Amino acid sequence: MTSSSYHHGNLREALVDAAVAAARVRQGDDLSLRELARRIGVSHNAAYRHFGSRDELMTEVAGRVMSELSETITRRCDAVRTTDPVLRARRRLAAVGRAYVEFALTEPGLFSLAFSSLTSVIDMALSGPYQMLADVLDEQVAVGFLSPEARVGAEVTCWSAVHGFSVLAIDGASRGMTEAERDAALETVLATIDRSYAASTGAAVAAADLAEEG
Amino acid sequence: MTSSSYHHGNLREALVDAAVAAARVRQGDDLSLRELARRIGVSHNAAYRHFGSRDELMTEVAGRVMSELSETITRRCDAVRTTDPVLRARRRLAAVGRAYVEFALTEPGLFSLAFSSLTSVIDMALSGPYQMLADVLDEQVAVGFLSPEARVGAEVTCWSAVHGFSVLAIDGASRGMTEAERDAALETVLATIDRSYAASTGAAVAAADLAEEG
DNA sequence: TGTACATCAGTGAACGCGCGTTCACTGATGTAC
DNA sequence: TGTACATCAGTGAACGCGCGTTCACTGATGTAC
Repeated sequence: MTSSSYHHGNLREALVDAAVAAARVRQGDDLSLRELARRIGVSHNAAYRHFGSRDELMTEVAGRVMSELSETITRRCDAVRTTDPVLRARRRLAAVGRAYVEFALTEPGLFSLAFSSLTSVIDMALSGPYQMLADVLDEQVAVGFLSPEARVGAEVTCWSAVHGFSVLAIDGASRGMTEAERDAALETVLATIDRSYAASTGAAVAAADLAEEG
Repeated sequence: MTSSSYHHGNLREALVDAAVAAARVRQGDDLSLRELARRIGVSHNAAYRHFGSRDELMTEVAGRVMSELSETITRRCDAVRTTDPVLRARRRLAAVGRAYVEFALTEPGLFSLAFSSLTSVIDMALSGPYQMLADVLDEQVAVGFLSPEARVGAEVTCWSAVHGFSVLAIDGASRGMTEAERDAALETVLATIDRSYAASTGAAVAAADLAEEG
């Protein structure tokens, strides 16, 4: 926090922050180094003291967003208080899905940005949200809800479902839906998976089981 | 088909064709009017005799691609020859999913392009592939495999699953997977949905039921 | 404690790029008579 | 059948844009002595 106006002091952070802020507001249009510099009030080439190229900055931004997504999921997953182990495992999976979609829909700009960087997507596939999902699926097997056979490839199935749902909702394919309809559609997605996993072991399920906390 | 070199004769079509061809080859980079004109060997502003703007051309291109996707799905769906009505309805749904993903993965450039135009996405949501999907789901209800309750919102669920699978596969999140692994993952997605729908009415299913033709 | 100086983090100007779009034009086509 | 002329579909030059990146620079910082 220097008082000088010549040395910004924290430009690297400021650039990433500005990029996140800009992406939060307007989705799609890609951010330019020059625009970020303008927002911060610094010359348009100052960024090169901190990043080798525009891509390098964007990768860092994407990583930051992924962390945010990861936190959202963890928080929502941990918020499930159900004590019955089976019900708990089922609700935690639903919570992961809801958190993913919630993040995508409340922050479409950030969500798109995170998935526009290949590196970031791969990072995610190897850690963070993806690991969270895997853990919850393991839990479902451990409590005897999901069969070991059906567990194979379940990460991809679940991730595909919520990711596809998010992308379609953001891109407008689900246009004409009210928020309530969209929520209902998401619950259908989650219930479809839950019912399938229950069937993998023959577990009995009731329609209202997945409700936020019942 | 005039012999003149001054009048192209079919520039509108040629532009759309060139755009499709270019998108087929290289995904992501967006096509410019100037590049398309160069490919055709026409001056860079000639396009304005046929399209009001670049966007207008791109919308037409996206529409063309959607038709192609639609045809692929119809073909694969009609190729299901099973006579048993329940098995047939189940396999037709799986065929729709496979066709969708197959198109996305063999033509990632076209697939991305089609979904980059909002208009095109909405068009699709109202007709073509989406209608196909709805018909097959109705068929599943008609033969007593899918329950009317579970039918509600099923389009969105199925579409989310295959769309998400495609996007993740293209963007590289499923990197490190061989083609065989990817195919297996897709079959897991399809089997998960099938098992869920079976459970909605209590229908019995066997693991190999969805195989291409068994 | 005070000063010389290396280093770090900014600046402003410039380069070259490709783009979408507009303009006044011109060559070819085809229709009216 | 031949010719005048409107119309259509191309052309080439130009405009203005914002971009990423590089360059030689300069102001501020902090360390060695």
